[in-house]
Amino acid sequence: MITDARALRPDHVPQDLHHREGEIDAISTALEPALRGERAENVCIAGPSGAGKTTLARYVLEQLASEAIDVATPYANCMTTTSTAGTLHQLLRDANRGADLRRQGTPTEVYLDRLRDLADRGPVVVALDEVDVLDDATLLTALYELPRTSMALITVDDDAFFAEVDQRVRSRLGGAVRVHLDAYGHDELVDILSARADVGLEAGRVDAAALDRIADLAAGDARLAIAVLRRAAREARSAGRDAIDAALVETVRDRAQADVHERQVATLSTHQRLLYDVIVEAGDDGISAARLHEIYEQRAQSPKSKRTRRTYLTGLERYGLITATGEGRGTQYFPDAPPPTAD
DNA sequence: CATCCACCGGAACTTAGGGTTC
DNA sequence: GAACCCTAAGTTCCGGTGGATG
Repeated sequence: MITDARALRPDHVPQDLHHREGEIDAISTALEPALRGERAENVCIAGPSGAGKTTLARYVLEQLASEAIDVATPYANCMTTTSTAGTLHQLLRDANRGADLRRQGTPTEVYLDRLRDLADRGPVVVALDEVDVLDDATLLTALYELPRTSMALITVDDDAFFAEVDQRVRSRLGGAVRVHLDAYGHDELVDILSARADVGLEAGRVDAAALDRIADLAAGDARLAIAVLRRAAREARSAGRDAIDAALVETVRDRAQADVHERQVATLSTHQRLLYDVIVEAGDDGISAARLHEIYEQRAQSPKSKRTRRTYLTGLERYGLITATGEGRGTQYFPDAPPPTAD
């Protein structure tokens, strides 16, 4: 059934990226100076989740790195470590220049020096995923001031992002080449899925109706679509079935949705998890801030301060795990798409 | 309708855990 | 090994806001 499991993984970057030819072109052109050893232009990729922003960025940067040996293209996701130092750490690890640096306590300047050394060898294009959650946008100014270094910024809403950063950052990065991705259409998703199936599965194991059904329920979100295909393939394998059909897709859709969710929940700290669980238990009716704090205090052995909880809660909101509505005392917390089944 | 105060979130500060230097 | 760096994470303090309450 499964011939190449990598092709079904959510972070897989395929050999060919379908339906993004125009965008690939625009970004490649902006990065072209790097091929001549010069500083590339800055790029900003925007679009809804599941539109393939990260995949597109990685694809183009890999292509660039393969065309020019001396170009470095380190990647960091600002969501996993929102601090300046944490982001720099990720970048250096990715460039294989940070193995000896501690994760905690390294001065920012040390990281920047390393990047400067990297830029001595050749142009650097730094990819910053989910830049909007960065604690301190002055990191962007610092990166901008490095020689031969440019940035590929990835965010959901570029206008909101540039409106929020301070004047200095805006004047330096406002001129970045902007690329907007729309959510994939139904037929585009079917294409993407069948391309993944061609690489990852034995020939003829998925019928057209199944792909059609997956594309329907993913509603433009490629990440979810691939998660469903992956679940279906694993289910078919373990059940000893030789094909994936629409009915099988139906049976795994909830679990696939939970998979996507689970990836986020797994990254939560103990106390974040505690708060999240209380909100999930409250269900679709939501829970008031007062009640949430009350239950949390009962359960936590050594409860964090209210201020810290609020920081955790905004984190949960950012991950798309909960939604907060209302202001002040009227604040209510709701779980987002709670996992319908556990397996 | 006026007042209250629970709540959010910015800023400054504290604590903890590490490294470096002499 | 003492004095001095660094950053992350959490806490304290506080101002603004708008539902709750009488």
